[in-house]
Amino acid sequence: MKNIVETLKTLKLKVTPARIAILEIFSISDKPLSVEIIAKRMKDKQINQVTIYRTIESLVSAGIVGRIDLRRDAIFYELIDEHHHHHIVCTKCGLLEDFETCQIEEVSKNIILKSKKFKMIQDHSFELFGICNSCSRKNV
Amino acid sequence: MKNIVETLKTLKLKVTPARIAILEIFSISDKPLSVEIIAKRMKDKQINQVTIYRTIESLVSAGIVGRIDLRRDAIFYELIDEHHHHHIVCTKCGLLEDFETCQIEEVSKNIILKSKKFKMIQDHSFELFGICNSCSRKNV
DNA sequence: TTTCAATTGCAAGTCGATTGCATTTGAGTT
DNA sequence: AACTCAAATGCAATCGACTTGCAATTGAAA
Ligand SMILES: [Mn+2]
Ligand SMILES: [Mn+2]
Ligand SMILES: [Zn+2]
Ligand SMILES: [Zn+2]
Repeated sequence: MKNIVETLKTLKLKVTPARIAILEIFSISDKPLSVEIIAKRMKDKQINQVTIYRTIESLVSAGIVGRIDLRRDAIFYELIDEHHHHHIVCTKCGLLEDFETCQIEEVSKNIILKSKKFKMIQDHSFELFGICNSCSRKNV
Repeated sequence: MKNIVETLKTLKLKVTPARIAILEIFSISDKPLSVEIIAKRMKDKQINQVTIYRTIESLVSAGIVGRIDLRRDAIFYELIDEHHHHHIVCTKCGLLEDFETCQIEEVSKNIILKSKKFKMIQDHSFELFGICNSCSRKNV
């Protein structure tokens, strides 16, 4: 994410303290974040939790933030990366790793060809779940 | 699903009215169901909603029911089919279509080879989201 | 039929997320 | 630089999917 203010202007979103703060937190992190985590990372800023929810919603609608179900206790969000990717999640401890090969182009092309009900796919979820090496060692 | 009672016995799960009723509803349906939908389909049975939650949990743990996030208002569940498959969901109306090509074998093999944190993948989510033909026609 | 862990129903609780409303503010207009 | 107003914000209340505690019931093994 180059310049946050410029990005917001390009998207025709008002440049507000909440949007700047949240986009800053996202751009520093290389991992998906929950609302709870974002709230904790607001140092001095002090932004209402409802505002965080609403701000994230606006960023998701604008198409620069993605929503991910990692099968944990809350929804996670991350900046939509130039490198399209997904995640492997440890179902014990939540450890994350990215992966980039999802072959969505071929798969969705194929599916659209066969489908009678859909002509267009906008989005997809694809996450892998397993036990990480560290957790595997723990319960032998 | 062949015989429900036999299935439960094989899984060493007690044969209870709730399990039978819920497995019956699942086996009749070709679509994922939410707890709310399942509750509505209980004709005369009258089973407490908490019991439905707990029963589904036991079936998920037993490995015969799968949990799916279709980005709707609740979690959906379906019998784990002999034909591994996923879904395309209309983000407007919720219309569903199945697809079977997900190439999980190749993809996960590749990922495990590269990964330093994971040696094993247990499960995956993969759902496609779009607008169905019917909804596309509606808002031109 | 005796036994007991598993299951169930009911009520209450949890908690992430949403909503209503009055106030403030970003940013375009004069 | 002041004016204007839709959008954004904070606070409190609320929603609603889901969970939990507990006493009563029941499936199934002995
Ligand atoms: Mn990521
Ligand atoms: Mn299905
Ligand atoms: Zn992908
Ligand atoms: Zn698959």
